[in-house]
Amino acid sequence: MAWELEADRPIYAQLVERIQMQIVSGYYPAGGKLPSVRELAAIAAVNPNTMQKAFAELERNGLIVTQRTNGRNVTEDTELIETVRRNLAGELLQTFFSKMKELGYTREQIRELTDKGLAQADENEPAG
Amino acid sequence: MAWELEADRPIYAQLVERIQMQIVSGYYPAGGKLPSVRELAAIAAVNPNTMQKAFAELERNGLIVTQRTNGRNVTEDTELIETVRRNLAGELLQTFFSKMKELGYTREQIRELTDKGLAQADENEPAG
DNA sequence: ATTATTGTACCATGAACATGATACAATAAT
DNA sequence: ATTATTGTATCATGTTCATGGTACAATAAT
Repeated sequence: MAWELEADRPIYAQLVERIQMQIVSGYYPAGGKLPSVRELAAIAAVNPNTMQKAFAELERNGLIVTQRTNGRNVTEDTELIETVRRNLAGELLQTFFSKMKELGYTREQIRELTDKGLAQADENEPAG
Repeated sequence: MAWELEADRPIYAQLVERIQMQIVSGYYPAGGKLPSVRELAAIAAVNPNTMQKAFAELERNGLIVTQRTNGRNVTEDTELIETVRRNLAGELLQTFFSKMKELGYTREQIRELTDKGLAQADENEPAG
């Protein structure tokens, strides 16, 4: 199934974020094999060149490792993965707070809204 | 002072978001006059053509009104502004939750992190 | 040995974006 | 009346991005 990609920013950047997300969330486990460039490009419905560019970027931050003629694997450095995961969560939190404050919401209002949002999630999946 | 713009997505889109933010947050009050295309382009340190493109988009959603030879004003429709504000906040909240869940965080963990984040804000500005 | 798969490197093309420059009509300011 | 300001339109140029196509070396699979 083709991945959902937004039109207002570079595809390769979105691929980087998505694959990164799949790695830190465990969809692609540490040390596990990744689909080939052509394969994943076909899955995502993008050009292999674009996927190649995304992979190249993911390699620079160490999340994936390349074996010249035998594909790519997720790094075995679980600590690195966990660090990236925490960093991403921290950025999400900071961005969320700062933008809400830009919108003029006070801390109390932010707390109300998040509580309400989490409560709604409880209604949908009460077992958690 | 030149605005901080990210390199990985269209400038005009960032201008739209920023001006939109300034309107709903009250920096540019309802009915108030906006800087001219050239003026605001100079402030943001972008090309007038780019700023013009941003304004054109803001006009399509009704937030600003154009007087052919007398500049632009923020809409006087405070209800529209408030609606946009709430929608933006709602999107921020949804995006935050869904991405945190993608990262593998449970509702309880999200609650912990947000509480901790809000508490830290309390330390920095305890009076609120 | 042969074949298939892998990452990788090009090149050409077209689209979107950003800038710089110029120009024009309408009208506010003088 | 004259000038300055406004939004707006247009053109050329350069960059980035995405696609499609082709090709090559290394090596895993057969």
